[in-house]
Amino acid sequence: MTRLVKGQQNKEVLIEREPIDIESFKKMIRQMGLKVTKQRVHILEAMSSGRAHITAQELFEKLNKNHPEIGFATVYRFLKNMTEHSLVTEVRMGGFPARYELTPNQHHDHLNCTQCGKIVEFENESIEELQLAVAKKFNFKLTGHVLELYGQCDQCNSKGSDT
Amino acid sequence: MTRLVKGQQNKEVLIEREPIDIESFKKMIRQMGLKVTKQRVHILEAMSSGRAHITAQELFEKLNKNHPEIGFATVYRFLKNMTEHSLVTEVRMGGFPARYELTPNQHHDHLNCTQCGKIVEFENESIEELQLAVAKKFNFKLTGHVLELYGQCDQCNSKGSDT
DNA sequence: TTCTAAATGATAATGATTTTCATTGACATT
DNA sequence: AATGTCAATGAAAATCATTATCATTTAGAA
Ligand SMILES: [Mn+2]
Ligand SMILES: [Mn+2]
Ligand SMILES: [Zn+2]
Ligand SMILES: [Zn+2]
Repeated sequence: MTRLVKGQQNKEVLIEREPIDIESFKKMIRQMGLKVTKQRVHILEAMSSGRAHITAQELFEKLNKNHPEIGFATVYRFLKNMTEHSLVTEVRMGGFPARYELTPNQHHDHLNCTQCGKIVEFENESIEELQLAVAKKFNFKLTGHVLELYGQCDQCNSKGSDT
Repeated sequence: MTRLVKGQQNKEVLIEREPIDIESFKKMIRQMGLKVTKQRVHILEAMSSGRAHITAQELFEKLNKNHPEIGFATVYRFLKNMTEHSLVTEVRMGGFPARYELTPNQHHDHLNCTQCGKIVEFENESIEELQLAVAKKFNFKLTGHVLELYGQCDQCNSKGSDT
């Protein structure tokens, strides 16, 4: 069933990203060995503007306004394609629906406010190195990691507690 | 619906845990402000032997052998209770079903083999400190974190690649 | 032992994501 | 530009993990 929900408008603190034009989008799609369809281009356009970390559902709703002909199966399918090709990064916070972002050049991890949903991207080379050291210690070949920090942002802290 | 699946029997490298007796289990349940029922004690018994990181489904199947009267709603419910009281820790690996473990005294994170499912528990004080530093830098009050490392264990590496 | 709220288990419901399948469309080739 | 073919699409159903409902049972206080 298709459910339309008002998504909350949360702030993000992002690392720098370079803007991408439509031609680049088409190039990306071809690089994946897929056909260039208007829905795929629209999905990439939608992902490159607005909230960087978006759920499949939110993305579908956003697209739905200007392109009601795009089905959410297509959104899910293409997100999966792009994730497999590392053009999109899937971010999972606890048991919540996955959020997706166009993979930026610079690797980063996330700091999340559990109160208001604010997402801060950060990069810490020392942590990355220590992770490698841990893997090495246990004779693992490290292929990936998930580092998510949870807490309260300063706004939420100052605004008192609860609810 | 109740589905019975053969769970794979994967190895784990665990930090030390002290054994817990039935009386302690009952104490734990009372501490949560809950009634001591045989199903709850059985669930705790099942969790304290065998694979430390177990899914709700696996736990249900394990219990089902000797205690077919326990419903899986009870398993889920009690796992949730215990998670809320921090007696159990929920571990989420990617989009897979959550795994649960009796919370040990020592905090730790996980190193997972994506090939065979081996789980290694580790603890790295430096990483913990750096996480605090990151949170501080962005004026967050850190309340929790998820750190999961993914890779191939040495056995899987030596056994060649693929499938 | 009695009483009552909490706990249980069978089952239905939910929410996210995936699959199915009939139809459409991209694009390589005439 | 017209054709053919296989990938892509969208609507809908299916799946999977998890949670809620509700009639019945039971722990444990009185
Ligand atoms: Mn990000
Ligand atoms: Mn563990
Ligand atoms: Zn906040
Ligand atoms: Zn392995």
